[in-house]
Amino acid sequence: MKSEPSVYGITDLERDRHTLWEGVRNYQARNFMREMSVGDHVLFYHSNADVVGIVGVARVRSAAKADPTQFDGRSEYFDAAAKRDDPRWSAVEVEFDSKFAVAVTLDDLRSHRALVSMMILRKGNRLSVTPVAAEEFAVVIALARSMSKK
DNA sequence: GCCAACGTTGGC
DNA sequence: GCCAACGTTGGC
Repeated sequence: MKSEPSVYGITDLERDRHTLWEGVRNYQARNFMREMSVGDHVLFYHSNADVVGIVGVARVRSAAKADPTQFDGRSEYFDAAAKRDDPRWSAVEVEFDSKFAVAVTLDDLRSHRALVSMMILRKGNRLSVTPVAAEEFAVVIALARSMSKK
């Protein structure tokens, strides 16, 4: 899951312990959230940042539910077309798991063959929520551990 | 249904 | 700030 650290970064999640991942307004990203299960691991990615890359791990705390901001006229995520009895947008709750001692940067990710098919590395990908294969997740965790030892 | 115009994302 | 690569909108 992507977020800009100036908006909501891994340290914000560490402080809050958990948060509702609201504001996703892309159907594909929404659908990926709807497929998530409680307990699923999440790689937390900083975009538009000084250091772009994966900075820690979170976990899914609740399955997808209606994103309340779609009904909130004062929210920047308000959607006049969303109906209470048929919500258009969903959000999962996410809880903090851990913060990497050293970020696994975009360059790091691109330099590993085992990760070439990661959606986040594909050209033109802009989705803020993308699935990660279990093997890819394991590689990223191993990378983070090996880097923190140097 | 097509597609141009427009807005957004996000790496650099 | 630039710009490629999208997704969305709306006229036709």
